[in-house]
Amino acid sequence: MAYWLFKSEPSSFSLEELMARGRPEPWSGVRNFQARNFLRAMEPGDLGFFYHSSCAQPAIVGEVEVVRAYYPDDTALDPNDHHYDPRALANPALWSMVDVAFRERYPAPVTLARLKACPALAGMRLLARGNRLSVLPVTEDEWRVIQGLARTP
DNA sequence: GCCAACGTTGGC
DNA sequence: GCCAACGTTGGC
Repeated sequence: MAYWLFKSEPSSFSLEELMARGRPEPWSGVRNFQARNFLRAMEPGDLGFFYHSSCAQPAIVGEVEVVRAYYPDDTALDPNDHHYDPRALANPALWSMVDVAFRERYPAPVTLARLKACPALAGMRLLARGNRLSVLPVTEDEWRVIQGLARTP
């Protein structure tokens, strides 16, 4: 049982959209090897924060659950897909994705500013200098601290 | 729009 | 294998 953070620009895919779908969705389009390896380490039952980036108020907005372990990301094979990668033609399993299900939308987002202001989260990878990975591990302590913040707006 | 940080690419 | 150039990410 592990914890993760999934980053997405709400203009392309938001937690609200996942919630509205009413079923699990593939987390596709990851084209960074470090992030891909995190996807490969995920197991069904793992939990994740859903983080909105590159928007007016960057924040953790809720939680998802990993419901399917990794399998090949076939969007890499689609020339019309924004994340098309011709290298995958010779190696269809080059990129991976998992399925995530909506779990919870927080009544109030836990903003990046609030995360930064929390001393217990000083070591969080999301807050590390120059972090750009779209999928990140979260420690159990961080998970609990952030859930606490979500409950006390 | 700006800029810092980082990954990737490609010449050598 | 080195490293400069380039593209992307993401906060502000």
